[in-house]
Amino acid sequence: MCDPQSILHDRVREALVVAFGAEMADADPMVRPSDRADFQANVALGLSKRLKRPPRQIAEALVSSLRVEDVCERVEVSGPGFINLTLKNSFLGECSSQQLRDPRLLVSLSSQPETVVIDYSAPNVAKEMHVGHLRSTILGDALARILSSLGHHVIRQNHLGDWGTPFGMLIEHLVDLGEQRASEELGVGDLNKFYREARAKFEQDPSFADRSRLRVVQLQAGDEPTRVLWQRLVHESKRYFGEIYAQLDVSLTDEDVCGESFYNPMLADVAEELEQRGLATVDDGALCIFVPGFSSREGSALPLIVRKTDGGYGYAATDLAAVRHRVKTLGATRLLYVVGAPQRQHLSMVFSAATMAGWLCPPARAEHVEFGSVLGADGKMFKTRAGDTIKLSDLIQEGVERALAEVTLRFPELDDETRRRVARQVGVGALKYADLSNDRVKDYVFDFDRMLKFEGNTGGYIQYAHARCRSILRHARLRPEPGPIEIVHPAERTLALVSLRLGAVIHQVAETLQPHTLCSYLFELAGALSGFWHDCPVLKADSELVRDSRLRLVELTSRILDHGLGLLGIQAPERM
RNA sequence: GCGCCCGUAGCUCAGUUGGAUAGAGCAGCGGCCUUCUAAGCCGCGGGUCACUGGUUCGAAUCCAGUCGGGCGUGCCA
Repeated sequence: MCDPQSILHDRVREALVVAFGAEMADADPMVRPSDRADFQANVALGLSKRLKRPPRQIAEALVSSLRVEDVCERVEVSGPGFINLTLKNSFLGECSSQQLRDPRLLVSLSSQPETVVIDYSAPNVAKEMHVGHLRSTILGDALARILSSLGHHVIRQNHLGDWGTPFGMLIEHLVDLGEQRASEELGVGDLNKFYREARAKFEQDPSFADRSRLRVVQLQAGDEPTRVLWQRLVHESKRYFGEIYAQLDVSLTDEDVCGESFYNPMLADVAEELEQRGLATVDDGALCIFVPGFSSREGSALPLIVRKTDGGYGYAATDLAAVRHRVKTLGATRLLYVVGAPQRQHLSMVFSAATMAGWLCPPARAEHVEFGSVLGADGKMFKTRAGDTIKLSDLIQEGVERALAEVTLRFPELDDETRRRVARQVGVGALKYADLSNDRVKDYVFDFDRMLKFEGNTGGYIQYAHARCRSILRHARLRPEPGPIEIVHPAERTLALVSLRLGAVIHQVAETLQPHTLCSYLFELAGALSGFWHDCPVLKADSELVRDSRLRLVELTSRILDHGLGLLGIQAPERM
């Protein structure tokens, strides 16, 4: 392994021990990329109080104990006590060569692989997927790819909304339409129409409402004909969601579906266990858990309602059952919930309750991977002019169509099939990248024009950088033999330095669960590449030695871009 | 009322977990295509990091309060 930052980290720590004793081994050397040098170590400033010496003096003592002659060209103390570190070109070149030779691009596997359950997407049966599902689906899928790339055992869980009171009316509507008609309607993906019709009848026709309520009872009682009808609804919806996932290059399959109904048989047991432990008590007829620290509008304690007054189980029961199942049966130690920010309080209560019940205890822990809303250009929730939610399938279609227009304009000579394929990769990539490149905690403004412009921090810009690399490698005809990368030009330095940060960035994302850091990184890499194109001719380089070295750098960069986009669930076209 | 999240250039967003002079992209102005892809590159202008105080060598970042926006706040999921 030859990642300069971690090597310098280790060297500075060794110097700390030599200069100030073994008790300094726990201090973070704070080696960071710098604009004054390649890296800077900031540890001396923080140690000033602990060592009761001026930071500048500490830095100087540290530097005199620092053994980096083999890797650094220059080491200097600067300002109040920063240690600026500049790498030797030869060492940097050697690191880059190693990165190129390594199939993992110097991204180490996690030192503590664990089983991670990621709960994401979670659309509702017989309901259209909308922009809210977009964020959960795209974020969750990227995190799943990133964590499994580091060697974690990732279990995807699509917590489908396939149970609850609306299914009474949905089944009755299915009966009214006849299975044939219903299948057609659901099959073409017009789920909103189906749901709306059912809802309208439920509200206007009292006899239909009665039938619906009866149907819910039958469904919950396990009535076989009812169950068959319900299965029909679930099946058709799953087929439709599968099509959307395929269009989006989302890795979810039917195997990952574990809907609310799955936990149905466990709910009574969950309630009983909670009651036996004295955690849940009956209040106003409902079985409640009172988690300390939560209060209602009136100031009284806020309950987590496990079982409603009518005997039915609420979603808190399902969520608790899911925590128990994921820890005990699936063996997960990290539970991720890629769910919108408004669910924060609910999930926080569920996690606390599960902890109190003993179902969630170290090393197992749960994290709410919360995200903000998607807004329209007006800064309000992203909706159609009529105020309806926007169908995900329409969004994908428009993205691909807009991309196709661009690609057609740019490459009239490409054959139809290639053009359509590239347009799909670019359109879907733009959609996903726009979502992933924003800090998930904040709301973000959805804007087709901006995300498809391919200027700035967009998917298209990254894909374009990759395609240019591939183009040059194609033109080179002969692949360069494996060999050294010689760093001579400043633009090569920059490119190599950014390239070598890949591992640190991916591990950081695995920790913070913020994929936008990876996007920023790829954008920076693409920017470094631009500088390199500008200053460093590759195929027309002065010598064969330089040409081959630069070709290797181009190949390395293209692989990082491809891998990085891949981790985000975005394809990298060979040409565009 | 209470709780949580957010507030950075005209617009959309970063800011490596407290480090040096706060950065990109759009939009505006000015340069670059007989040169490996101009979907690109270079330069210029643009800031009281919502506000006030505090913590310390050092704050956009941490703490308290104020103002603004959003969300949540017992039987929908």
